[in-house]
Amino acid sequence: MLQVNYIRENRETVLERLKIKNFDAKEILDRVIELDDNRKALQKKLDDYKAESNSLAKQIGMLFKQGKVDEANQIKARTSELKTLDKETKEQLEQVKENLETALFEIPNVPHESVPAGKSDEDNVVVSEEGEIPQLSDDAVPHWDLTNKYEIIDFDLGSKVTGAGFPFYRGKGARMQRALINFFLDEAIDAGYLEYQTPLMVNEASGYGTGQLPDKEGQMYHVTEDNLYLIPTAEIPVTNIYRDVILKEEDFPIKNVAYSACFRREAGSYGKDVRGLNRLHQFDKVEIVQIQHPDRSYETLEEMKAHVASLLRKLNLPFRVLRLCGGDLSFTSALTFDFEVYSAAQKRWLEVSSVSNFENYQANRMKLRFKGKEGKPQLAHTLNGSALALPRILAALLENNQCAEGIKVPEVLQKYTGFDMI
RNA sequence: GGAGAAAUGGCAGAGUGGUCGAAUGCGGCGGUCUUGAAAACCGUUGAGGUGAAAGCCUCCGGGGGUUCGAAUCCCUCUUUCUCCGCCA
Repeated sequence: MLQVNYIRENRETVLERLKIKNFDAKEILDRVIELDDNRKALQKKLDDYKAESNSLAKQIGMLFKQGKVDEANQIKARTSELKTLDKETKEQLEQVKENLETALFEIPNVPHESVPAGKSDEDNVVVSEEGEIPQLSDDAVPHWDLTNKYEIIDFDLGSKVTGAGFPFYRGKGARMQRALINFFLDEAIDAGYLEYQTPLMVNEASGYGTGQLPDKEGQMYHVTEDNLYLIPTAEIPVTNIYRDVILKEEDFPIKNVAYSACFRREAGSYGKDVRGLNRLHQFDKVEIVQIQHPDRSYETLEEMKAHVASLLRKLNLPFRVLRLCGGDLSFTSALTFDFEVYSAAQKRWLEVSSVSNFENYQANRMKLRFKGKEGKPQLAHTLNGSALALPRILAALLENNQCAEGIKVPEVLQKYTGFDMI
């Protein structure tokens, strides 16, 4: 969330920039400032009551020691009065703080100045495109036919055992999954990332920490019995490692990578978007996360983009990079680049990675700070990106590499698969 | 799942219901000494709110209570450890 003082000092800028996200913040910003004024006043009142109580309590202690019981008892009358006032004020203060926090949770992150205006994904700006779009023969088929033909993914079996969007991978299909995961992890480790294996469920505090809660409540599987959420991305556990942590400046940059299964309810999705591997309820992803000094987070964003691009190049997939417009930018992000690969049989671009800088928006929620040699702790910047999400990569690999003899496995994966052809 | 013990500052570890944001040691930082370093010695060293500042206020796992006053007493939750049971 945004910091109240930042909102106070930059009200106009925040207002203007949030328009890029198509968010009319006028009313809520005013409400936040008013609630914060209220908070300060109540806090002051409460502190004064407490100061008086504290000093009276000391006096009473002294008087008892001196045996002046009557005098002590006289003062007690005032302290019991203060106690009531204290309690009332405290309750009011807590209510105001809660309202303030709720209001702050409703304000999305301020987009970076380079974010273009726009309403939907159609307004995203293509910033680069590379790789050759394969010319497939006329009998080329989409991946869901290929997976059937070669019996490497069973969608129907998934529906039977669990439900739509939970496929079974089998034989060379399962092997491909493992190969991709290991390839992505090894590449990240080579690039200096530290590998983590994390819990696949997180508690409510973690959900709030990275901002999935309360914004995306309905998109996560919720284990109500224990009030845990299945992670929609490893970003949540990996970033929340640093919740309530004060880092040292020399700890930067922190570079973590994690493979995890990801779970998404995808309520409201339909049609060709969900066909085959295009959208699943459970999928695999290797996620990179960096925690960085505020002065260097945009350099880091570039570095992460370069890492993702290098993976796609090595897999020999044609891809393009988009700068997300305000309307498509996520709630918590300041700047996001999407990577899309071309899926030649479906003849469409598929999103395979999203690389974002959250600046201090997540850090403020998580109280993720760092301390230099001098001065107060300040908020760090958090970034993350998929490197990469598996299903659509697999879809593109299958479609683009199909030929009469089968499906060619990219060279970089062969040492992981142990075969060069499906 | 059952029984017991514990939770204090970066770490270790004291703490009597009042003067405890908290002894002491280690670590960190600054200094003296030294050509430099080590050792020794001296000083300093948590976070947050408010305020121009001085100051005031909050925080000893979380929440609640008793009391004029709680790190200290009571309740509750969470976590950790030990023992028993069950189990991949």
